[in-house]
Amino acid sequence: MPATIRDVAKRAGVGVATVSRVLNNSGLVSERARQTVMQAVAELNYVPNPTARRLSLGKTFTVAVIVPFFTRPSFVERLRGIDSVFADSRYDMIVFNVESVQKRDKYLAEVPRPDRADGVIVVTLTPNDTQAQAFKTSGVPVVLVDTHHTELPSVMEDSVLGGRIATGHLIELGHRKIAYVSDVLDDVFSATAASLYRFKGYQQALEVAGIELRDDYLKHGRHSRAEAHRCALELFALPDPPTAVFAASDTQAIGVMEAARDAGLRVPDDVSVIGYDDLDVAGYLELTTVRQSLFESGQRGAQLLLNAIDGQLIEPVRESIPVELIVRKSCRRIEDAA
Amino acid sequence: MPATIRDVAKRAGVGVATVSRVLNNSGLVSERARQTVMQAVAELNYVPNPTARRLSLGKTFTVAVIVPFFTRPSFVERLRGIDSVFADSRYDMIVFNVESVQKRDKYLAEVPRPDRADGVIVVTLTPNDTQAQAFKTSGVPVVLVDTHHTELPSVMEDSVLGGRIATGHLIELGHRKIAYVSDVLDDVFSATAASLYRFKGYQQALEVAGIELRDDYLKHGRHSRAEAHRCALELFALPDPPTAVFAASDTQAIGVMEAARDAGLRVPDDVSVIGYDDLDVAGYLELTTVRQSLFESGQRGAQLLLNAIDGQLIEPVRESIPVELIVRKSCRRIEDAA
DNA sequence: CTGTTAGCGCCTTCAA
DNA sequence: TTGAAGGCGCTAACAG
Repeated sequence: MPATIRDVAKRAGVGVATVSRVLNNSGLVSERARQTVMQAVAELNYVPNPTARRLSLGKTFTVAVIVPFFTRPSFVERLRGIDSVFADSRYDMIVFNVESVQKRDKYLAEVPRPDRADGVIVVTLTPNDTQAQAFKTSGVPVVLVDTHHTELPSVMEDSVLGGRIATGHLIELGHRKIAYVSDVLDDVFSATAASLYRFKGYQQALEVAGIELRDDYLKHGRHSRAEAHRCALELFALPDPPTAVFAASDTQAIGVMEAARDAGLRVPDDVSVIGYDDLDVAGYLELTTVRQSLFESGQRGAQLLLNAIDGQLIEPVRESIPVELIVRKSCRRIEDAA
Repeated sequence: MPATIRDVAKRAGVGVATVSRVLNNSGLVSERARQTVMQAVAELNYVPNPTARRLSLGKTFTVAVIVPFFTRPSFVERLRGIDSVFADSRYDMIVFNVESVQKRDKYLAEVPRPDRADGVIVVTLTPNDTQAQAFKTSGVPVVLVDTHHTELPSVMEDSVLGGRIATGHLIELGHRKIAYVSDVLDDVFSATAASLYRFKGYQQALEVAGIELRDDYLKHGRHSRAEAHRCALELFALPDPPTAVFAASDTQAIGVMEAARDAGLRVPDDVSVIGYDDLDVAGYLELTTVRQSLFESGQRGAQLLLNAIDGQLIEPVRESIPVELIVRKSCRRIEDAA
């Protein structure tokens, strides 16, 4: 239905090549020709057919983003960062939402093809070596966000540091019985690299302070308020319960606070809680947390990808985004009860 | 780099048409030919070039979703519903995130073109008559979600009913001084149809109960916790402050509760608060609210669009999704203080 | 049943 | 400077 380049050429009384040249600013065109063409373009309200361009140019002008549970606040914020970069580029962004292992493997295998996308961003999901290898031979650049692989470029918040900061804060406040509630660390989804790193930070902080790691203070469940709630309830029922809980995300921290309430414990008087992400509600809840630059990390990943598409780099650079402690009122100093 | 249909044809010792036929299950093909082709396809790991198919077929196999602030929880949930339908279809979904009036008009004008998308879903944004007309002549089906226009098919939760239910609940509890905090109702964004409908419901409920509408009980601001917080503070500072507040969304309700806290008011003892959406946190906050079937509404809109693409209907059907009152603890019965 | 061929709309040599 | 023509990879007549 829309006009084609031929219609424009005819109307302007020139060849299609000339039309193409003025539209793409390629080749030399006489001012007169340019005028006539622009005129015809305007009159016909002509816009080049994107599909035809793609086929002719051998590019898709599309980037793919593969992301698990794009429903979670933290992923949405990263997506927004990614989108902010592509929205002003000539690339369309198409999002592949992964909610099952099948979908994950399907997308990871089928999406990175030169005729499907010019580049792909994989969020949170950690590819295995075979997949990583396939990416490299596919010919389409892949950038990892919120996860990492030695063979691929990636950008990731410094979760080890974040875990250390959160735990360290609790220790400084005098806590020595500190529990950690997080996602399952060895899940089949390979979507918990960050939780694992935060756990490392937790371990490090404990070790530096000479505090022994206690298995009964480690609880894992699927990522949700409800599961964290369950984990925390178990913690509070322990004969020697923790005085503080570090949750791997704000969503989980809310579950922990809920459990505290159910157990008749006040936060922070009876138990301190620290989260991770600094979601919008965290402010209202007065939750102390670790803020990640979610938006920026997405943005940075997208820029890296754009560079790679332009042939800049294919090296597996690894970028780190800083984190920041946000102190509010969910943690309290305690006397050394040792 | 990937193999083409010609490579497959050559390897299988047949013509390209035959390959196309077996791949698309079109036309008759001998069992023997089919076998050989499948074999070659497997060996070459052949996948048809999507761009070439699109050009040849004159379809984009793409649907566009134009949505404002896809960062808001309620939009994300709707998107998930939409995605759930398209993920299992042969359509790629591309999301256009609108965060400015310019972007809104740009997308609304440029996206609904037959060579860009086979269908488009517009979420929340209300097109004006000119735009609606353009949609109809564009040749690409458009479905509205969470908004409405007489010329276009749409699916929308029954917000008038929701507003009536929320307000009615408060009235039943004995409240007569009920304020309404919402988005700006006449914003340039045309993204607040729902808030307006909820307001209508609010008015109706008041009228039925013989309660006079008070202008000083109506506060509007941009959609955010902070703005709602500001609005509520003004409300609580009134000489004759309301005993209950109906917020147009949970996010805004949280702002109201925050303001109550800052003003030294307890919820629900000193003031009742009711929200809208039933976000995940609402449970933790014990916020009474109106639940919308966000996911379902997105899903339904996507199905409608799929039907339209298949040439089913172009009529401006208007579908309504039910809403439900979720009673928790943020509202309390009061004695008639009249 | 099957191969050949003409487009789909655009970009880009190649001559002129 | 410019137009004609080939080609991107695939589908769909059209002949056989």
